[in-house]
Amino acid sequence: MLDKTFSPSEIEPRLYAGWEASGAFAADPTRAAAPFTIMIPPPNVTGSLHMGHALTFTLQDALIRWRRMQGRDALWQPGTDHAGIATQMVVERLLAGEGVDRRALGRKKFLDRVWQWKAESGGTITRQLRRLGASLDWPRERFTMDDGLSAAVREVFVTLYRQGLIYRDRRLVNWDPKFQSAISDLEVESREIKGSLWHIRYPLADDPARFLSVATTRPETMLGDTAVAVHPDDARYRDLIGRDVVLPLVGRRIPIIADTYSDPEKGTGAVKITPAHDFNDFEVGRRHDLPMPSVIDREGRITLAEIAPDSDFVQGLQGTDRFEARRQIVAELERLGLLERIEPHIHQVPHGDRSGVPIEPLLTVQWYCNAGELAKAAIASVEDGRTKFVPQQWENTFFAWMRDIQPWCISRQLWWGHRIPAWYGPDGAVFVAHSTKDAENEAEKHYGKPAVLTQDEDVLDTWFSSALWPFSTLGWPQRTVEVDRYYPGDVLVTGFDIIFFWVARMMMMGLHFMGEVPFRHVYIHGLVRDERGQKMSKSKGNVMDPLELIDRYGADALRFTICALTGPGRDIKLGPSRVESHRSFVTKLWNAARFCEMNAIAPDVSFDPSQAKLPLTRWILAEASDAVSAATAALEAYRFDEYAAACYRFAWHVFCDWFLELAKPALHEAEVKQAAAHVLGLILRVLHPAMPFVTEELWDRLGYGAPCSLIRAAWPTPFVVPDAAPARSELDWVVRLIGEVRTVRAEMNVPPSLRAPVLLKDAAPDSIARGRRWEEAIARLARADTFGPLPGDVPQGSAQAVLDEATIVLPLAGLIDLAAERARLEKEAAKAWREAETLERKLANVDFVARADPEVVAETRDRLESARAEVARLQAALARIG
RNA sequence: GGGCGCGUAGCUCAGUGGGAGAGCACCACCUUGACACGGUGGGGGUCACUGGUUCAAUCCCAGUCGCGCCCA
Repeated sequence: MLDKTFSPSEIEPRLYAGWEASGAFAADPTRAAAPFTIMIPPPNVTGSLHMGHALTFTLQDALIRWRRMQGRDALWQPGTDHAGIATQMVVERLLAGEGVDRRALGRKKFLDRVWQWKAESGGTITRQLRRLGASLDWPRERFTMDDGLSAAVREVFVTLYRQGLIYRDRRLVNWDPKFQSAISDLEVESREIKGSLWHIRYPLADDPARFLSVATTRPETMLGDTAVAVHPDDARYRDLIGRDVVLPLVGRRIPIIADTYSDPEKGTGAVKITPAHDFNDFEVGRRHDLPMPSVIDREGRITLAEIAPDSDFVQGLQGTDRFEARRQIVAELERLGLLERIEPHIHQVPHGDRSGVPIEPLLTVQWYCNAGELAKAAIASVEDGRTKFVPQQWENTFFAWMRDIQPWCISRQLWWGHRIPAWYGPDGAVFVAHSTKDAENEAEKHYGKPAVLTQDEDVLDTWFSSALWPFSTLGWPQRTVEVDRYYPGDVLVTGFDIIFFWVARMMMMGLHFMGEVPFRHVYIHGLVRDERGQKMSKSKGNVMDPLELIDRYGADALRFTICALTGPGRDIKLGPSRVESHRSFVTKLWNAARFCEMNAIAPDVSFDPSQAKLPLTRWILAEASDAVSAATAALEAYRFDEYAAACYRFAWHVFCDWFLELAKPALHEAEVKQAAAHVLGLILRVLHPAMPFVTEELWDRLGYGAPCSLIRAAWPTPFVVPDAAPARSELDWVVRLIGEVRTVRAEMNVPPSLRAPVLLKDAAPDSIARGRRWEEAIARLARADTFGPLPGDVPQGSAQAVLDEATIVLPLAGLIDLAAERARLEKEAAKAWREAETLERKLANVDFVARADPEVVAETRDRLESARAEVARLQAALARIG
């Protein structure tokens, strides 16, 4: 016997363990079934489960459970990525707590510590995913730093290098002075900063009395200025182009050049050019072949090595932090009378998204990947539909970014990550190879004798290895059965903020190395926000913990809520109250099953829906078949909201509200019990992807299958029910009759405890016969003591309502307020009248009749006819009241 | 500045070229033998605004306003 209340925390761990132990999550490449593959975008190994994970993994789990039930050989590949910067930060912080610096420890020992940390703490998120019910194939769990995945990284690096698609280059990178590493453009976010625009006078070399004013937000970079640019069409400065100014403080002569980069509207229209510390200036410098001295070092301090100034002031800046240098330079300019003015200025300053410090563009030598070349195939694959975005509009974002993709800087000045497989000879010659040994062999061939090589100190961007995930996890570069079978994957599920990261990179690498797209669909969901639509953040204090929600409401409630709220292309607003309200549905399902159990409704495999005889069972079976169609269609279209709504509507408002209520007196009939059990079984199966725990528990407890077997049960398909149409028509009539009576009684404030006859006036014999068949239900659900045709005239003091051709009469003399009843009927009549009037006007329009679809015109005529009939019956009812 | 999206009941959101919907919240009644995390009924919306196309616009088109996000 089921408990009176459902306790998620008691069943969830047991069921999850049961599924996992029985191998229910495992893909099986030996099966004949068609595979269905979902590659997760691997979460960060340092991460813990947040609401965004709860969203994306719930949707993925729903898809994978659904397809698994459809008989597909489902592979849901788990794992994490090594998150170079984040992980290194975590371990460095641990070390700092012990008073140890990573550099003092040395690379080897530091990496040992990272692995130790990973062994102890790196499994947090994978443990938490189990709480959510995620049915990942755990024995296949991979980590981007595993031997196999590392081999894939080396293979890809070496191959791309030999193809000329990976190369070294000296250009500007986003340098994070805190991490002292290059970072990706995508790891840079611009923050609005209240700063100043300093207007500085640069004296002309050949006319020191004359100044050219430049406006800058970063005066400290002036040490590295190599030109001042003005717009070629700017009349103010035309005569200055080609002449020189003397760089204040430094004393270097630099040219005034004409370049359209300079905006006459901004600042003074003259802009200082520091090619080594600004991306735009770098481009200008390239166009004009300017020198590019660096004046800021890797730690964000002034360095004078490349400019050799003779000024004492400038020499005193050596080693000064960039912001302190700014202060000193401004003060010195002011002292020299070269500071024309200071204007308050709000501007966008790039910051490292993890370090939080302003990024310093630096000229360094890094490894680059020719993303522009690799992007071509990825763009083409979306253009020709081999990969489809859902919703489709995200294609635009993808295209916009991919068509303008910049060379991808793949080296990072970190220790934790895949060490770049490049070795340098004594003369700096580069040998890129799979191993030290291979590199040494190549070097020997190159030099004609063995040479001492040193490996590149840097590691690869984490995304470089994540990009290979869809095939490296399957064993590539070895040709495993998994590679053949599970690539390409079916769908990648992720948020729009990830399109540039995983989606783009997985597509580039997948197409290049596998010759096929890594996934056929990219389903893009929104972000989880709080109940008021605010982005969740620690500083706002509105962060919700999915595990806490699971503790309070159960994993099923959280998962169903997520499904119900996940519409296409929308962020989802989630909060405890939303989960709480959806929990009611879990409870409802539990109670409905409990009711079935109490009435000995048990699954009967011999039951064949196509042999159903009774209208009630034919009707509920036909409705159930429709619900199965709707749920399946919704999942096929990634409409998780419609899927949830279809299940909810059918289970609650059809099965519980009407079928079980109508079935109560008929529960002694075998067919009714069989149909009830059959339909409950359909509900459990259809809901399993959204609420796996409660459905599995009920499935097992009610005897639908062995323990933990629902996860493997077959997904239902729509089926044909004999004579469904008349059954629907009959039950529809009964439902409307009961509804009408309930409405009238409630509006007339008739106490439910008081029973009254339900009589039909002017009813067709068929209607009376129908009512007779449902007399018990009408009595119970419409609080009637008798049902039948109205004998004679309508008694004084009756309430009335119209049902098709008939008028329902409730003799309630003395119990109802006649004035209220008159008002109610008048309101009804007025409504019907307005409806009839609208339709009449429409039909009076010759253009409408002539040009509209004939079906629409016919339908309008029908509607007018029934509206008029209703008006007539309501008026007759009013007349009877007098 | 460029791009994308959104604006429908108090809230969250579906929706469609031809009758304005759901869930929650609200109000009233009901301790009916699965369920008060329940049952029954009800009120509530010039579908942001302005034009246009159309026999017909909440839906299509253009513009305006407001909000959000991405890119520069």
